[in-house]
Amino acid sequence: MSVYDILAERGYIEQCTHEAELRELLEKQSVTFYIGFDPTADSLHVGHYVQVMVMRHMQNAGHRPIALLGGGTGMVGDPSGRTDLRQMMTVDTIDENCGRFKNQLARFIEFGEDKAICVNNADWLRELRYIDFLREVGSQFSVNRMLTAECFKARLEHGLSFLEFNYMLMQSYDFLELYRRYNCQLQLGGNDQWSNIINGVDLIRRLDGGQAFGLTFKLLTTSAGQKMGKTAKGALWIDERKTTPYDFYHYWRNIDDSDVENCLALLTFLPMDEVRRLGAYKDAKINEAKEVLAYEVTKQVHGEENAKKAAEAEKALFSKGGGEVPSIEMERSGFAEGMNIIDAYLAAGLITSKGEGRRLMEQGGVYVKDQQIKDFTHCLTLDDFEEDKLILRKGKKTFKQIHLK
RNA sequence: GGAGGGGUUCCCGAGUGGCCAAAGGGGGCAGACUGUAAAUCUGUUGUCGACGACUUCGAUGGUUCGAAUCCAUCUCCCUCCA
Repeated sequence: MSVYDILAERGYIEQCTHEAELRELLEKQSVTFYIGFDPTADSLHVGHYVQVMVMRHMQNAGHRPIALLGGGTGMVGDPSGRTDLRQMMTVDTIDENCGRFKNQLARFIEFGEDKAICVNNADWLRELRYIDFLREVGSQFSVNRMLTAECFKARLEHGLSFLEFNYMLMQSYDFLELYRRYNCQLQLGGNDQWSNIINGVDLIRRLDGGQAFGLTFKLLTTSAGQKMGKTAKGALWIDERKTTPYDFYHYWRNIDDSDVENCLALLTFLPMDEVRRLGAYKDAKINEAKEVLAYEVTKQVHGEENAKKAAEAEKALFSKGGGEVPSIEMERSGFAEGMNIIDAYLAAGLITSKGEGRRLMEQGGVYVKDQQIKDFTHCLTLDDFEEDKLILRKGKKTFKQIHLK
């Protein structure tokens, strides 16, 4: 079974420039391909992770990945699919983010020698000379055609700066550069990258007469079409300092029924017949599939150790008892005289204001040791702690353990 | 450079002197129902020493008993003209 078929079967593929030719090429030889990551934040998130999964599938099949860090394109900002102007980032931030991306990618992709390459387009984009670039690359683009591109639609209504309008040229040029340097013949990306990709393919053909391919993948969305991986605190990050392994696990454990099969296919390496078997579960049984999903994805991202811990903590909580819950250290002295319960919730970070605490309590969402508390003046004392630990609960699913020091 | 329109709470968006801590929707949180799901329904959604007080409607000053609303200056954004 070729990689193309694997990717297709697992449901990654959305659009392809030349399906038959690409399929043949991938079967015949090792192909160098690239995926670009713009350093828009200080950590990758699950959206990027789908791309990483594809890279791994490709690498397993003997192809050579190039991870392209957007140290240059990040200075311009991709307007695709956005309705507002991206905030401009400083060069320092961009370089810092690139460094972090690189470290994270190295956890999933084996770099080195002929296996995989990591490059930064700052190396060539920042050096570009304006006139030269306009003459070589700019002349190949038709503004008329660019304006009709889907990716600018949203922006034409609200305004699009010339800076961002150029993004497409930058990315197309990247592809050309990689084609020339590494004989990179294929660019992969999320489906929102389609127009950026096909323009790169075109550019290679026009300037070098070369044959290049583009392939895009489904964006990770819920069955309702919403972007996935959004939590109240923002994106679902790969960096465990931004999203703890527990929260990460929790997200997948609580996912919508109808998204289970899709996520298993895209985010794990489980064989497809297994994926389909799990995805077919109905009613309460589908919870088993969600456990598998949460465990597998967490294992890939945070390691087996963390995945086990998260799974145990989750189980322990819902079947009563302790387990490993997000915890916080607090001074023993604070409780010596008793601490007001709302103050304690605030200190533990479960609420952001006392007003919120009051509402929470009025609506019956405050529990200490499984006892619902309805008294604003209730105090927690050292007697409430067992072995210096006490679990505060907010609603049904949010917990925080106080650890005395 | 000229003319016009606009910046309201987490987001979108009403409000054009007191009835405004500010409609409505989205999102969030909690409750009911469930399967730790979805959908649905209910409540809630500025802060605090809480039947009260304090701080919010781009910024700073001003008019007024009283300003998100009126005036001045500044600032940012958008549209059209050149």
